[in-house]
Amino acid sequence: MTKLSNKFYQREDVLLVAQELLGKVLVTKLAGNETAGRIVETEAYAGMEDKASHSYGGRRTKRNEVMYAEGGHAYIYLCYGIHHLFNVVTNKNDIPQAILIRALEPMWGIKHMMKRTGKAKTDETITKGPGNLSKAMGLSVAHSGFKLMGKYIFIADDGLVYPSQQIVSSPRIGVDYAGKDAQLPYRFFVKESRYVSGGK
DNA sequence: CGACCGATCGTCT
DNA sequence: GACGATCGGTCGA
Repeated sequence: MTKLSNKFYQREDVLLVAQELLGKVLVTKLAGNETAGRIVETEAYAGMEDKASHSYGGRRTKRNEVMYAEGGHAYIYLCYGIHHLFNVVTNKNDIPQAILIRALEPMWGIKHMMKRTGKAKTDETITKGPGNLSKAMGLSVAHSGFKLMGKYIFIADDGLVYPSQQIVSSPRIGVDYAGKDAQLPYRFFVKESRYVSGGK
């Protein structure tokens, strides 16, 4: 397993990076507990031009400030007052693009995931959906701005590559307010994974 | 199964 | 004062 480098995240094509993140392994080592899961669903948010993105029109606040940093940082924010959503910042400095990680297949540390989520059984809901996976991985807004190649949070490549016919795209979930941009096929997922959220 | 709804709070108007 | 890049429960068919 090799950690993805800055180069991986800082490329200019956020759609390409979102597709290539499928199959990679997200690892957290937080409060001494190590957990990992394989990424099976992502959504690209294409920056200032993208009405669904927090950085649409160059909007820049304390909350989304890290989107403007160089690729390779975590952007985590609170949604609906309850859920912490984990994003990967991409592209160069001052180009505010990010990729929302929407689903994982658990790989190890499942005991810790169950403890964090309070779930009694290990069905797929433990890491299905962006709010659920953040909880299982121990991620919260306290970790927004963390580097993705540090020792606490990173993404690694273990060599697995999904065949291209296994990778599908669709419009993004829950962005109806974005008008025409809500139709863009910026969501990518692994067709047959039972951990994928939302519709096919 | 699908539709609906409440929880809960930081951010922006 | 309104509204989410959500989730899980409930209700009815």
